[in-house]
Amino acid sequence: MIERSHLSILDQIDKQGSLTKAAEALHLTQSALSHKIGKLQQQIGAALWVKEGRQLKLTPAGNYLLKEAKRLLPQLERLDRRLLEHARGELGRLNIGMECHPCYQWLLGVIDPFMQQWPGLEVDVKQRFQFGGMAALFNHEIDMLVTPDPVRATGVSFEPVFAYEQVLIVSNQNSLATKAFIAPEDMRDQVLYSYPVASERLDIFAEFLTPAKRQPKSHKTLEATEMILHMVASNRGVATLPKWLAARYIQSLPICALSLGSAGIHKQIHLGVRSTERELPHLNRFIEVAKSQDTGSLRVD
Amino acid sequence: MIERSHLSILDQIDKQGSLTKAAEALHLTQSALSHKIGKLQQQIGAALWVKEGRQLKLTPAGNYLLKEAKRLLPQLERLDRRLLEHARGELGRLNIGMECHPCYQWLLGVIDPFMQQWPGLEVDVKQRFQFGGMAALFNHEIDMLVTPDPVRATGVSFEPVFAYEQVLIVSNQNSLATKAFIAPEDMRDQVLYSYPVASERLDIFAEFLTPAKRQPKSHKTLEATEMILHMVASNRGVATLPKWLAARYIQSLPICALSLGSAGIHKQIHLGVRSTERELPHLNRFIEVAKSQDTGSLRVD
DNA sequence: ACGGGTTCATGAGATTTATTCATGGGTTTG
DNA sequence: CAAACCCATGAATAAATCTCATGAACCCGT
Repeated sequence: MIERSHLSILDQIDKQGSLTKAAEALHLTQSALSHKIGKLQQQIGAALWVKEGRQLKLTPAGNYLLKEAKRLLPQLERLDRRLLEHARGELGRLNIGMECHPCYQWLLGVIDPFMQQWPGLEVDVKQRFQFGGMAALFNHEIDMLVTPDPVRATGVSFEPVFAYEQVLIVSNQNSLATKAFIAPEDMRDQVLYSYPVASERLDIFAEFLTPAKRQPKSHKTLEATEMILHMVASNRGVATLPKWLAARYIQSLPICALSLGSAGIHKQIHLGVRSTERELPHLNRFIEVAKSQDTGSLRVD
Repeated sequence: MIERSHLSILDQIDKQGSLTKAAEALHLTQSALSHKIGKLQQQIGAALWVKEGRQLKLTPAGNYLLKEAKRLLPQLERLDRRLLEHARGELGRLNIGMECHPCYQWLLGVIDPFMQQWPGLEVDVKQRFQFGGMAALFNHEIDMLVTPDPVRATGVSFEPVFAYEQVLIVSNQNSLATKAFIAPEDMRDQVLYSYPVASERLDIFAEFLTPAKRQPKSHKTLEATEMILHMVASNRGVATLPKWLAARYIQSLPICALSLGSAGIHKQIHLGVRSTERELPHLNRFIEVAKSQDTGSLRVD
């Protein structure tokens, strides 16, 4: 029976690099830890480490156990934290995950009214996932995934809540600024700025350039929306944004928004939850609020 | 720090219905368990149970912990088993999951040559998943998912390995038997037999009937392929099968296969693995073997 | 309403388990 | 080759966990 403490031992010996340092990190003497790992290996019936010089080196079995430890320990640590919240009398927590940058701006407008309607519920938003948003949903790392690219898989259910058009923003000085809409070949001479994600996950590639077998002159990435806008405004490149978000900046910056293709790229933000929890009142409510925001102040197109 | 033993306690008290019986199941005295839960609750700083009459009833915090226990314990139990396999010197294990019934017949033809090429590797096939195949993949319950409906999500990568046509099989007596292909409205008078899965997950609905807003006269489900074939052969209904699988039975049964629509429904079996493991040699090899089988003896169309 | 049967809680003592201390042997480094 | 570092081991000690004995609360049938 592998216990959590065993997983911690594997993890710490890996992190600290030696049994002695791991013992320290675990608030034990070197001797105590040595006894423990001796017993553990005896119990398992296999060596987890072999001595290589004066260090310990993992065996294949040990390697497997370490990998599982690194997967399971974060889940147990999260469990501790949530339990502490229960002890403190907090009513609950809604962990929201996002895989798309522009979703963030939209989400802010939804969270505020929701939190007012459901006081006492902690809301947290996470943006980085080691194994992707879907894995985070299945691992209970998050309770809801915000994404424009839902997947149809058993165990999760997605619901569209907000439709928007993804547009290209260009400087007013840019030669494209006067066009009615953008054609794929128009991108040939343009520098494209985007958030740092794989290009196959960017709609302008997946739905516009790649099918037409075109590419921009170059593709550069920046973390901050403000920086991207600055680059576009100074005509150093172009970028894509949701139309409603672009509208906020068009008033104050010398930029304009253009549809990609005559029809435009139309997307929908979806909210995904585990199917078993689809009917939970607070999740249900969140989805309702999100949908109602669709026709609210954010709709600027 | 929640330990595995704590999770087991939650789980057993739930399963056995009382502390006394749970103690027995855990090879402890009632007293020992009572002390343990007392200490656990003190440590957490919150009650997990309240006494209701002479039974224990879970508090919200307890309920949360139980839910997590039921999710995490199976993963830890699997860990124990795998470790035991390592101790026994087994070289490894490949756990394959399937969400589609007809995949099974195809998979059998792939596993045999693979096992010969990779002796010492245990191969196991699972077909039922509480939270779906994707969840099983993310939870490491399986290492590979066989499905005709891949999903594009970060953290997993799918690869097409086998293309087939999904056809309708009908009795030679059936009035449809002489048609060149089936139209959606032809199904109006037919009883459709299928495996027991939600109809939206059946291709004949998702890709053929539902888009045309048609329905069969009725839809009945059976577990066994043989039973379904028997029903079709005796002209009590119709069913869908992969064309290559239907071909095996057409010789011996009074049935024939017809395309659904003039173009037919074309599917591909995909193999999905966790992206981090895509390059593992045995997974890679399995995918290669699966692809090579595509043009092998199974291809009967 | 009362007693037998059941369930859980508690304190003290017994037992088991975990930890430390002291030490020794092996390995790397300069 | 000595100093520094790392891990293993056995005996002693400290700490934890468990059991026993007992009591209180509760349910149910008569």
